[in-house]
Amino acid sequence: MTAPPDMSTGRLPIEQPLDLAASLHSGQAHRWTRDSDAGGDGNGPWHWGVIHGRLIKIRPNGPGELEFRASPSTAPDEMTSILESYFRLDDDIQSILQEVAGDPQVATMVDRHRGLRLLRIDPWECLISFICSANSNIPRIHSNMESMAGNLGGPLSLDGEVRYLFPTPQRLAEAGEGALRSLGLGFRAPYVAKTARIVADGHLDLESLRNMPYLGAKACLEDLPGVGPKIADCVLLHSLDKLEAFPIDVWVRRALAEWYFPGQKPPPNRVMLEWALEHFGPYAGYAELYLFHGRRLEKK
DNA sequence: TTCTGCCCTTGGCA
DNA sequence: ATGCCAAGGGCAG
Repeated sequence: MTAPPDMSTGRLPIEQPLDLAASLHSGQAHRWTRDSDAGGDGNGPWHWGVIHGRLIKIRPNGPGELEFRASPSTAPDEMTSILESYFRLDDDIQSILQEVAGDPQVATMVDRHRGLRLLRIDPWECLISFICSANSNIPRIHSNMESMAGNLGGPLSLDGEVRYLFPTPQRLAEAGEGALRSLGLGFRAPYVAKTARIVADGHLDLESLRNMPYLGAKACLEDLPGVGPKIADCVLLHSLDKLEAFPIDVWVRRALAEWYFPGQKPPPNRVMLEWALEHFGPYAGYAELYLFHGRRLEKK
């Protein structure tokens, strides 16, 4: 006889707009997959991910509720609070949307993608995923993340599916540049290995950045190999509650140049960032989420 | 200070 | 199929 599975199930009432598919597959997080079949009951497919050390699958259950299954099991209300944190249901989303919708471009995109939510990702996993994003593309980033997990993280199972924990800083540091190159990281391998060593040795406490001001936390991140202004902003926005962080990648740069600097030579990124913070305000990162991740969703 | 070329490979697309 | 090239930056010079 097999032992009973160690798992939790539950439902989470949602009183805010939350589009699971848009939020989980918009390029913020890099470890979510979704079932190819929609289940046939009108609730949409299950989305599978690993958060807070657990393999979880989640889907809408009607308009105002999420349904989830997770393993290993949690205390009765723990998974609820994990999900509320992950989807940032503690944000005052109405106030934030009202604020950023002061810009007409943003207002249009908020209107079209109201259920798109910023995620609160684990800082370590977030940091490595965005170091891997340099001069890369989303399918490849996903592949890199799954390769690291599958080779260096521990297994988790749920409903017959097996996924893997994202490796700890110690594990990635021990693996080293060579192993990471063999996993397909290319020139990013030494960045990941060195950053892992720094974090594993306790020279940077990522969680402590959550309580620091935006610029100070950004400076700490930029000290890491493979982390410049753009990737620092990604980590700050998507994992460390710095809602004013505004990552400027090539696509954001092109669009901002076209929309807000027509017929001009666009300013260098450092100046463009200052402009964005001034123009979009304290929730600039939320503005970017709707402008650009929403735009990507429309192209697919 | 600002700007250029290079870095590993993989996907995406003629 | 095959070849080309851009790809969600960072870094050194």
